[in-house]
Amino acid sequence: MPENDPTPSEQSETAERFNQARTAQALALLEDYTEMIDDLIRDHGEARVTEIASRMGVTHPTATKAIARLKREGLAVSRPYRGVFLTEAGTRMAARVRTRHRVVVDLLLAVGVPGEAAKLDAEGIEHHVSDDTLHAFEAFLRARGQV
Amino acid sequence: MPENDPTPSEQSETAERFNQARTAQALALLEDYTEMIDDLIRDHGEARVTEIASRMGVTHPTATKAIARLKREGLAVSRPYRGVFLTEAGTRMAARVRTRHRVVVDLLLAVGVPGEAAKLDAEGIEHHVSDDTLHAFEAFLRARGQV
DNA sequence: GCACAATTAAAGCCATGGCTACACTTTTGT
DNA sequence: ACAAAAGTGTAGCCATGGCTTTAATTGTGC
Repeated sequence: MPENDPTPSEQSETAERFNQARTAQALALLEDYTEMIDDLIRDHGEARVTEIASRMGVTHPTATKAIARLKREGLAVSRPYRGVFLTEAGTRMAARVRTRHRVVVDLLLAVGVPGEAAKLDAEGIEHHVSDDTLHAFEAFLRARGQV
Repeated sequence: MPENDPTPSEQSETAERFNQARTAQALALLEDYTEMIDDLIRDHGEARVTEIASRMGVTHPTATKAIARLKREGLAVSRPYRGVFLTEAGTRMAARVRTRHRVVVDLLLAVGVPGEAAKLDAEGIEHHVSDDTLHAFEAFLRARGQV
């Protein structure tokens, strides 16, 4: 990742949009794993590599690599042959992701998306929902809920 | 991409969701480029590598690589130092993507997302909108439009 | 308490999608 | 007409995120 000004500020609006989408995508993996680890700790008191891999639909080495990245980013800690745990930052990310996921699914349902499709599509959509959009979704749901 | 049964069918529902999101992501690049090329041909009568790169916010070798992939997939054709053109399949993909993009932006606006955020987020969201979800969005917009 | 099963780690391969650097066309301006 | 500028192509680097294979550790059953 080059540190040198990748957004020369006189970049086309279109290019900016694509760049933002790419940035969001780079974060998606971290978000998914932190949420998954948080889920597992809630359910089983611990998060083991094998279980993480199985739920993410990848092989263990792939999960191990992802966890290494989480550790590098200060989101998780782990000791060899022991479980994985989230740091404070990781926990905060998990909470944020969990909320956003729920709101996205609820919004899809509210506008008439069938339950199955809502669950499937939310997994990809959520990573591209900005704070502004999230707040709009929440406002929409509140308004709807009160009708 | 291994051809061998990556979906053993007794895979957890969660894993399936993530796998689907990953598949959608792999298609996103092709979709973005075909739409961009289609746009450029409409606007300028041709799509040149430099212009594609500039609008996508990448360097021209990156665009060249993407175009090579489009050609491999039978979506585009090009001759050295000449423009890029879409095949029949590419044109069809572009049309589908364009429609979906518009519907996603309209839906975001309809539920109260600010214009700027709608444009930005739609770029990432659209690739994860399945046909079922798209149809639901269209139905919602039709119902709204008639109020 | 020890052998075997299950889990985890490590190493190394592949494709993708970014990038820079450099070479070669094509276009343009005088 | 030709030199300079713009555009395009090619090669090769890097990180990511998949994978398989092999090795090491942990935990269990007898």
